[in-house]
Formats: sequence, structure tokens, C-alpha cells
Amino acid sequence: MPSKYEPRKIENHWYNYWMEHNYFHSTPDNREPYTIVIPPPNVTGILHMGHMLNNTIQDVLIRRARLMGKNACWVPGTDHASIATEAKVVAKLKEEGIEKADLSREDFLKHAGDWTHEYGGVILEQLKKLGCSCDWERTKFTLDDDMSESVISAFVDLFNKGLIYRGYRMVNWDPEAQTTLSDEEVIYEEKQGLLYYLAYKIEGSDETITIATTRPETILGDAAICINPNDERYSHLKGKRAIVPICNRVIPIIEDGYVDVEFGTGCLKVTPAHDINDKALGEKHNLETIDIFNADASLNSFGLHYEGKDRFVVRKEITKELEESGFLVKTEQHINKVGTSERTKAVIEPRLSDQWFLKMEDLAKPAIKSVLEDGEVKLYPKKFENTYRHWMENIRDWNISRQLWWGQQIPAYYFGDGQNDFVVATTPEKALEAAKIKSGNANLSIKDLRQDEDVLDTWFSSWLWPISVFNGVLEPENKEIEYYYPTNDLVTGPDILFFWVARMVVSGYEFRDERPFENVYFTGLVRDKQRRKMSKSLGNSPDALKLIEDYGADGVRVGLLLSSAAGNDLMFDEALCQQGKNFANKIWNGFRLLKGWEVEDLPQPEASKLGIAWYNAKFNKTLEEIENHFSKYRISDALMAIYKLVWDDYSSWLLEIVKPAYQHPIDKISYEAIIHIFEQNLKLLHPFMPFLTEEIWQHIEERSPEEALVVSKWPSFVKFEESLIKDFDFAAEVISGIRTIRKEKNIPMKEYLELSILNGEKVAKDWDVVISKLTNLSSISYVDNAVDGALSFRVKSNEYFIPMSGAIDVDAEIKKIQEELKYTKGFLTSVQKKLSNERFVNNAPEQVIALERKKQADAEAKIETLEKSLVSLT
RNA sequence: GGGCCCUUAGCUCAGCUGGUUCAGAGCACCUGCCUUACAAGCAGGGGGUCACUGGUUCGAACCCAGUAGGGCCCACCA
Repeated sequence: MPSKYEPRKIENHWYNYWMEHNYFHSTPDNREPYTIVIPPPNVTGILHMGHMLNNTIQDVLIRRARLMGKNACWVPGTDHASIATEAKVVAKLKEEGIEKADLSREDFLKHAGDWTHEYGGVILEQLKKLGCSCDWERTKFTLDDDMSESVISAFVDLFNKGLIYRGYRMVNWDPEAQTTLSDEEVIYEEKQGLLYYLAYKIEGSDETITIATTRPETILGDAAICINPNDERYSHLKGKRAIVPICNRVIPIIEDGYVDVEFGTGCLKVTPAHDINDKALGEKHNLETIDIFNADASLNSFGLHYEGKDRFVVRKEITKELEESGFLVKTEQHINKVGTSERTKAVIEPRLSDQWFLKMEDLAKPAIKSVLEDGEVKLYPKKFENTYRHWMENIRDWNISRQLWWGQQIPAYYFGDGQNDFVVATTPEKALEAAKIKSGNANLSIKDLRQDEDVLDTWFSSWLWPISVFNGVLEPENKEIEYYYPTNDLVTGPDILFFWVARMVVSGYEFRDERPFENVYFTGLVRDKQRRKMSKSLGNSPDALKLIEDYGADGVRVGLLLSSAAGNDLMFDEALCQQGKNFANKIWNGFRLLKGWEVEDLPQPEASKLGIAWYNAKFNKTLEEIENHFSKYRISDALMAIYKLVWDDYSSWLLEIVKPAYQHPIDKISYEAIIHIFEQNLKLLHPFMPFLTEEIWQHIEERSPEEALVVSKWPSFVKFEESLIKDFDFAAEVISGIRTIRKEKNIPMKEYLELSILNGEKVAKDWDVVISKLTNLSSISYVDNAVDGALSFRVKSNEYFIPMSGAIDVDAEIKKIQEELKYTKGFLTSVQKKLSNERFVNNAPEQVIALERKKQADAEAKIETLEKSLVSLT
């Protein structure tokens, strides 16, 4: 057996083994279900650190649930990610010299489908490398036929309920992807820009009026100049008209309290087509709306000689022209917030267009109540409830249409040119039926129907995910959905709280009248050591598969989990994976030790018996802690508790206690107990380190497939004697004291020491055998007086002596004791002060007072011991 | 502009209901060990005015107020 654990050799083997025996597959049965739906990654994405963290946590939860005898079901899948994927496909086609505009919708979808086939699902294969125990037979893709049908059916349902409407609104336009975006998909960034002061001539006079704008290129779409009615500087201009520079259009000067007299010059230009506020002003004052942009945000014919040029190019050029013709008064530095597309990074343009919206206000109500009042859905960490509340209570209608092809096409069918000449139906056939009725024209045919060109927002499919993966939209009463829904835990990043989590809660109540999940665990962002976000452009994101190669999947899992409290960002450092790998190796070697033992029918040494009894107590105490951590989703704390249990308590203490002398056999009773203990440890470790633990488990003895660790049983808590742990801790202090003396005096381990013990701390002497074994003592004796010519140390009020041949530095001993004495006296004083404070004695709970009394007694006893020693030394 | 959160050892973070010797853990660091499971290891050790100021309390890392610094979310001010 190699002395180093070699993960590469065994990981694939065990993953295949688990798959062959179908351990990850779940079907409804009598057991309690435990369900997680994966946050579906982009179908063409590759595994990054965020996925690794996120899915490791899910796997820990699901594997633990499986061990606890629940029917664990983890549904994997991918998301079609319409904007991102379509953008990638468009770019790829462009490279091949094909323009999207030259393709038919069908051809484009075929290209996109092929692309998805080629790259899609890579990420799922990578999850397998990480050890994720998903039920792969259930793998879903948000564009699968049944998933799409669910989406369409949900759309029709909401439309029929009057919750979906079509509206001509100002929306966020991504000129690069040439689609609208929801408000959530727009990211505002502060950018240093300029505030341009432009002078407009007043009609029929030489006077000018100066406005301030950040967007001089939009003057060609101006519909008015607006002043504050209370602003006396401009009151003489009321009712007059101004002339827009360059295009020389005459526009009214209007008044509105909206204008802030403090900002800029106190008057502004109104461009209803290109600003949401201006649009409101335009409607209020009945202004003309002049859209000067094309879909790609280049100027159209209203742009005159700038037609065809991008808005940012025009901004520069028009500034120059305005300057040359004297309209530009001045410019000022100005920081403004610029909206950019989450996906393409393009600067967003507000744009008026026909879009589909979902009314959110009423839908949000049960979702607000559920999370914030009833606690039916719990967020971890809790602080996200505030964010959730704020968004939900100020929710706005959701723009669900996208001007893309890659996605579910909106099931609206137009039969005429009028505003209302359309019907909504799940299929063209049904649409035709409806259209015949609505139009009153029984001769309509399918050919007369035009389906809406737009597709639905990707999130409009993923918000149904926990329901649709179990076909709960199309068949609301099927066995699967009734069994698995509501799911238990959701693990995801806080960045999609609004996009996805909140909307799933909404859809859960709308479509099933029930929460979609009980607990939401938000992971933090994975950052690099310098706290920078991991990103492709920075190149600071390590290659996930390479990490698994280098440290083993278990090592990486442990590394990621060790320092990632829920909701806290994780500063990733490969050293963490190294720690995980070291831990794996530690466990591996613990196993090698057991394997090397020869077992015989011998009487069990007292030390082993005690050690084992103690460890069992310690194990159960730790198990209690672990359960507590899990119940609060403190996954890294749970792991750390196991880490210390296995490394410190099991390896460093227990194994040393029971380890037989070199080339001696171990007694059978101890051996069997240790094997059992080791197996219990492996069970606790399994959710975190599935590969290593299964490998060892199967090496301990021959196991049938049913006996695999992955489907074994999580240890159940057994009551334990606290006193065992206390006694051990005391003994451990004594051992540590002796080791310190060995170290200070450079006494090799091989050399025997004698130990004399003075005094009466009521400590079980049983542990003497353990102390003796771990510190190599030739004898232990109890004495009534301090021992001369010995080094000493104290634990509580016990004093320990180790006689030394050769000179003892008495002065040093005295000094040491005096220091301890000083400290203890100081401590005693503080305790006494507390106890003599009447208000403390009267107000503090009895327990606390009793404890202080105990502290006092302990300190007094210790002082007595110390003083006696001093006397005997001097 | 509004809201939320954070500041504890060199680093990353626990510290749950104010009260156990409460000032902790892991890593890093220092010292000594190739001791026959493991140097990816063993044993031992150092290290913090709990951001600052004030208040409440018998008692504060923990509660309250303010100050400084950091972060996140939301919002249409040209």
C-alpha cells in the first residue's frame, strides 16, 4: 500500500461504481423525500470556482440526506441562457462569415442547437469529476420539449388570468444583442463623463436658453425644453418656443415641477424617446416622440448627416459641430451612472417598444408573506431577507419578451393589424380556433396567423424549474411532483436572488400554492487572494479540472468548504486545497496503520479500553455539534468539527493510545472496536470526501454493492458520559506537561521517566496507564511531599514531579512557580471581588455564582500547592 | 439619495440567549524531531487594547448612541 493517497487512480472507478449500481437514482417510495434541484448552469458554460463551491455544498447535503435514510433526489440540468448563448452563436457564425440576418429563424435555431449539442453538457460531465451525486436520469434542459411546453402553458395560463399584457413601454434595450432586458439584467456603473451646456435660440429673438445634458447627440430627438414654473430666471420665457440647434426644429418651452432648479442651469431638454423621465414628461405635456436610433443604436434618418453612425461616435462629432457653431457654452466633468447589459456589457438605451409584461404586484403577495411572515421559506444567511423584502415590496412588472430566437417563442398569434388582433394559445391549432371566434372570421386558416417573433426571457423558464422538472405544470397531480415537491434546500449565489430565487417563490405559490423549497443557502462569491472577483478577463480563475487533477476531488471539496461560511465571500487560495489533500492523506495513513496490525486473541490493555470509551464519548459529543452546525447550514463548521475529530482526537490521541508496541500484535477486542470507530468516522466524512472514504470502506472488508458506503447509515447519537471527556482532558494536560519537560530538557522519547504526583485533585487514577504509555514512564507514584531534585509542573491543584539526574536549576523552578503563583493570585482576587459584590451575588443567576465559587476554590487549592512547593524549594 | 451588513491573532473566520479560564479555531509562523501509519508528518511554543469614543448593566467582543474605515443591494435626477 502506497504511503501517499492517490486520488487519480480511484476516483473514476468509484464514480462508475456508484453509477452502475444506480445509487443516485431516485423514484418515489415510502421514505421521506429529500430533494434539491440544481441551479441549472448555462448549457454552454464550463465549470468555474463558483460552480465548484455551490455544487460541493449541494452534494454534501444530498449525500448526508442519503446516509440518513432519506430518499435523496438531486435533479441536474442546464439552462439555455438565451442572450448569452445566442450571442455566442452569432459570434461563431460571424467568424464563419455568416450573418444572423441572412439566416431564417429555423436555420439559426439549427445552428444554435448544433452548438448546444457540441458544447452543451460539458459542465455536467465536469460535475461528475467533482463527485456530484445527481440523479442523471433526470437531467433536464430548459429547452427540452416538455420543459418548453410547461413554459408555454404557464404563459397561457397567466395570460388568461389577465396577468400578462402587451404594452408599448420604455424598456432597457441592449443594442448589441438587439433585445430588451429586464430591469434586473441592467447593471449600473459609475462612469466619468461630461455635462454639456448647450444654448438653444429662442424663437423670434436673439436670446438663448442654456440647458445641461449628458447626451448631446439626442438633441435631434428633442421635443421640448422644460423649466421649473417657480424659477424666476426663466419666467419671461414661459409660453415661448426654442429652436433645436443643427436640425432647427422649433419646440415648446414647457413648465414642470419635476425640474430641479439647483442642477445644471435649472432647465432641461426633453427627449421622450430616449429617457424614461422625459417620456413621462412627454405624455403629461402631450409632446411628440422622436426616436432617432436604429436597433443597433446608430442614428436613423432623424440623425440627418449623422445617420448610420453609432451614438458615441455622434456624441463626439456633434459636440465638435456644436462648438464650432457656437451652441456649446461649456462642458463640466460629471459622474453619471450608465446602465450596461449584464450579458453583453453594452451600454443600455432606454427604448420605446411593444413588449410583453407580467404583472407582479399581486403575484408577489404570497411570496412576501411566505418568507417574511410565515417563515415557510428560510434564507441563510438571514440578512438576505431584507434585500428580498425591499425588492418584493417595490416590485415592478416583469418584461418577459426578448427579441431573440433562442428560447421559447411567445405563443401569441396575430390575425390582423389592430392592437388587439391577436390570441394566445398553447398551439397554432388552438390559436386558430380562438382567432376564428375573436375575429368573427370562420375562414381564417393557419397561414393567416403570424406568431409573435419574440421569445421569452430565460428566467421565465427557470422560475418554473422546481415544478417543471417534475412535470408539475403540465400534470399538476402526477406522482412525482406530489412526492418531491416542495423541494428541501436550494443552494445558489446571492447574485440571482431576484432573477431566480424570488421568482421561483412567486411561481411556487402561483402554480402550486406551496413554497418551492424550504431553505435557501446563499454561497458567497469566490474571489482570489487579493479579494478580486474571479473572472476570465483577469485570468485569476484556476482551471477547475486541473485542481481536481492536482489535489483530488476530495481535496478540492474540503479546501473549498473549509473557509466558506454561508453568504461570506471565499478568498480562494490553492493552499486550501493542499490542506484538503493533506487531510485525505492523513486519513489514508490512518487506514494503513490499521491494515498493518496483526490481530491476536489477547487481553485488552486497560489503556485501550479507556481510550476507546473516551473516544466514543467524544465522537457523540462531536456528532451533536455536527448536527447542530448542519441544522444551521454551517457547513464549514461541520467539516471543521469532523476534521478535528479525525485528525486530533482519533489519529493523534486514540490511535496512539491503542497502538501496540513495535512488531507486537493488537488484541482482538480493541482492533474490532477501532475498526468500528474508523467506519463511523468514514460515514461522517463521506459527504465531504466521497471518493477517499468509499475507497477505504471497500478495503476494510469485502462488501456487497448494498453495503457500499454511499448508501450506508449515518451514525445515530448515543448518550455519553461527560466525565469521560473531562477526565481525558485532564490526563491530556498531564501528558502535555511531561512532553514539555522532555522537550525543554532534550530528553529523548526512548528514555524512561519517573513521575510522582502530589495532592488531591480528585482525578481518576485509571488514566495513569494512558499517561504512562504516551509519555514512556517507568513508574508513577503518589507522594505526600514535594520531591527534591525534580522538575515540576501543575495541572489544576495537582503537582507533578519528574526527578532529574544532574543539577536542577532551582532558581528557574522557583521563578516559574512564582509566576504561576502571581497569576493565580491575581485571578483569585478578581473572582473574590466579583463574589464580594453584593449586587452580583443578588442579581446573577445561581449557576454563574456557583461557578465563580468553584473558580475561587480551585484557585485557592492551586495557591496552596504552589506555596508548598516554594517552601520545599527554598 | 435610501436601505442592509461588516471591522476579533500575520491571513481567513467562529464566538448562537450578555455570565464556564472567554478572548477561540484553522492556516501561517517559531523551536525540536527522518520516533517502525503519515515530513502531505509528530511534539512543543509565541501571537489579539475584540476599529474608536461614550452609555446601559453586578457583569459587554456581544446591548444602545456616535465616530472612522470597508463592503453589498436598491433608486429615473438631466
